[in-house]
Amino acid sequence: MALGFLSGNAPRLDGLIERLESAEGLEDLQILIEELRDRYGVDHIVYHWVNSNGEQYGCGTYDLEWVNRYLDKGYLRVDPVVAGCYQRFHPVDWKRLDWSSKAARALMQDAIAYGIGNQGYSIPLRGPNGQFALFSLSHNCSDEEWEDFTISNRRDLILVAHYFNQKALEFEPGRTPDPAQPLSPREIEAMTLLAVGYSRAQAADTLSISEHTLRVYVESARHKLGALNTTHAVARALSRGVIVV
Amino acid sequence: MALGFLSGNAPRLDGLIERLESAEGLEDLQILIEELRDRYGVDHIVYHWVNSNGEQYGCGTYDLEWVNRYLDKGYLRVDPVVAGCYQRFHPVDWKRLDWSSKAARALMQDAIAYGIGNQGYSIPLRGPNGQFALFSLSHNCSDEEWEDFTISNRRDLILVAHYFNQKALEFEPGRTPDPAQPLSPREIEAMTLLAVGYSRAQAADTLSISEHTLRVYVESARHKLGALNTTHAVARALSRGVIVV
DNA sequence: CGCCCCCTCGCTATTTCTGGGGAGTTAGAT
DNA sequence: ATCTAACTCCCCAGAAATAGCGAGGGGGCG
Repeated sequence: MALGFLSGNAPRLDGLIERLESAEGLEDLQILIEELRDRYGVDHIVYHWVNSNGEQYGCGTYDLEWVNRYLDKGYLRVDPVVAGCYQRFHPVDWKRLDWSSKAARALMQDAIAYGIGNQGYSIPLRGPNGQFALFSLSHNCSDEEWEDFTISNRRDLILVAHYFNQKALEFEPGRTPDPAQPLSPREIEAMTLLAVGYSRAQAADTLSISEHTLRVYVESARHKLGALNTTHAVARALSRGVIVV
Repeated sequence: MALGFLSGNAPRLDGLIERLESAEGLEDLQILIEELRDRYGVDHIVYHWVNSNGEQYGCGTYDLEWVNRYLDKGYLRVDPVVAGCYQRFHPVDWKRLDWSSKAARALMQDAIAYGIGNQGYSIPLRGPNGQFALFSLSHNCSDEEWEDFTISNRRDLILVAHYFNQKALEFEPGRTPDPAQPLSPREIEAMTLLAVGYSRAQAADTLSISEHTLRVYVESARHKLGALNTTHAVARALSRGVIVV
């Protein structure tokens, strides 16, 4: 119940971050997150990868019962923490989010009933290919105590969250970007124009070439990217960072 | 030429981060970035918001001449730093990127000629709605010195980069396009299927709905995203992180 | 209760894209 | 010196996407 570290008394995290850097699996992260919770003296710390399609990846100190309830009830789509962090870059205190909707208030009541705590602080994390994750701390205490705690520890928390996400990305399979055949400059130009909404005719005009020539580029790029159609090719080019929009 | 701070001798950045937090405009960031460069004793530090359309937003210590040359020559589309960071979450040493293409090597030669330095370290930054930025340091020194420098300062750099991006997002709210009308679940499913190469008919079949209904979703998503056609809509949805492929 | 958004379906006409075919020049690489 | 790869141009027919008009049921919120 007592926050271990208030202002001017922040724990040294050096050793912990080093161990975080050398973690080799989700189990290590689980151990570290529990240790981190104890060091900070908060009720819960959770890292979770947020996927629109429900599958979860992460670790933390919430009861499994609560996690399952959260998923079953579809709270992910309602949670102001998720929605708010999705629109933000900087960490945010849960109090500052929009709890006005009925579903959100129901979620909060439910969470408190399950011992999550009345206070919370979440750090949004974003990786390549639209990856999105949250690193959250929650606790039961007064507003003043919580503010004191978050203000004095936010920088360390940003760093810890960053390293957690780095490890999660590292452990997650299927993120291996296949060695893509490089696109030629013209192909890149063509794909970029299509990605910003130009039709083939407009793109050809912009590049001062015939539409047929443009088409050759697009087709060539499509084959190089192993794409089934133009839209697919643009999507692949974007997520591989071949083009930037 | 001499790196001010090698291992075990990192500068204290507390005061600087506090001033960063209270910065009120790009001018303040420019002053801070120059001070940061001097504290670290590196040749250059640059923060820049990356988008394809040439307009740039950011601050740093590069010569204006080099910045203009970079833009004129279209180096943005060739730069392995940009491409590499786009696919990564963690900071990266420029040496570890793929410089095999001719255009990339030409860029590197050119950069060295313009005094950028032979070493570099970049931190990818991602905000809401697919915002993407880089925080980079460059210097002229040996591989060993640079590795020593980056290893001992990487955590501070991650934090500083984070705060720079936070401020940039704060100063340029208009950059984050439209309060992003959220797509409905079905719209997201439809767009995702198109992004992975399905035709309308296939996507409709996959979702077990009529092709017409699918078309309604796509049109609706297109309007919400302010896109000119399906390809454009998929590109926007991807770069804003609305869908993930 | 009314409003708005989400989900579902139908029809028609026009424009655009896709996927085959072939062909010439230039520049860089083997 | 040869060869590959990039760049440029052309025709055609079928498939797909776009734009416009509709309709009705369900759920949440004020």
